[in-house]
Amino acid sequence: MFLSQTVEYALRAAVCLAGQPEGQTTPEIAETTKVPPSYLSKVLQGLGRAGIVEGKRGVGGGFKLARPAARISVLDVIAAVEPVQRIERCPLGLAAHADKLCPLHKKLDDALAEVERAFASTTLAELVEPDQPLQPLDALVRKRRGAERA
Amino acid sequence: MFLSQTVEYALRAAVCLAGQPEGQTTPEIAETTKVPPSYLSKVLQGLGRAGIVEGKRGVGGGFKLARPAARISVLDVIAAVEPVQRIERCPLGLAAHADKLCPLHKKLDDALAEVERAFASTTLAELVEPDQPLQPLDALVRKRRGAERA
DNA sequence: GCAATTCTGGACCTTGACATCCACTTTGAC
DNA sequence: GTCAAAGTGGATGTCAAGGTCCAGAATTGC
Repeated sequence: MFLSQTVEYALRAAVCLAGQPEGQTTPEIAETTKVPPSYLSKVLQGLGRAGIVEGKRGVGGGFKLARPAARISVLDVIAAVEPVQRIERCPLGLAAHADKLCPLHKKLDDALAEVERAFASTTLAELVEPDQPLQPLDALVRKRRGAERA
Repeated sequence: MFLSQTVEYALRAAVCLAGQPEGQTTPEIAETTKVPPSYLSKVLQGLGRAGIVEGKRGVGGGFKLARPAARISVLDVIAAVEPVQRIERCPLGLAAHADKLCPLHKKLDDALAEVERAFASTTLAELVEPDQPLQPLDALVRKRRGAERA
């Protein structure tokens, strides 16, 4: 019961990126979030197509959020990798339930609606740990190198 | 995102049985709930082992609820076929999160807790449609036959 | 221009959920 | 006792999600 593994990975990566606006490479994010690097690559591609993150190729490239973390909700991230399916029609296809869900499916859909509401009203910015944002140890080093070059 | 197919099947079957205390055979329940008969058989076995339903073999056998529908919650049924996993430890295994979930997993677990609460407080009795309990057309016939024999 | 870096996208493999099938046991009716 | 009805449990099949791998394209530094 609940969120798929892929959604969990996508959320970890998104929060990880929210904690470091400069951006990070896929291996860095993978290290921080403990997500299989090669699979994370796929997940980030999905987030990219959905406009949640932006990838930049080549030396010094990597991923960063496409918008400020405060303007990306948890639901945005979830929907990007696995569209949320509300229950709109009776799964049994009963004629009697054409426009009105039976009590069971009404109840299930209510729960789904509540979760959706909670996730829509939470932004990535709220999920970054102030004292210890999710990032690898060498992130600061990398950041410093970038500053030196500039 | 959400409940597995198996859970959906189990709930349909449970509500179906709640609508007819006399009991029904697997093919009957399958017909009513549009669940593949052979798979429903497995699901019902699971519900049986969990003490939600009782199966009776032989001619005139079938399944019925092991307790009154008002004393079986939606959560009981879900937990019977797929134990609800609350998030207790940080999935990343971070030492810093040993006893306190990070904001992300706290948020996810909160949502899960809310859903769990909603499902725990809803009984099967509340989900039976008064005017049209989920049951096949020949259920009444079957019921009548039983009454005649008695 | 060349080499190193990093994302992109397609092909492929693996695993578990979903589903089917069948031999067996239990039960009730005659 | 025999037969048909009905659940039980194990073996097996199927398919999509999860995961790996690699060739190619873009970018940067020299």
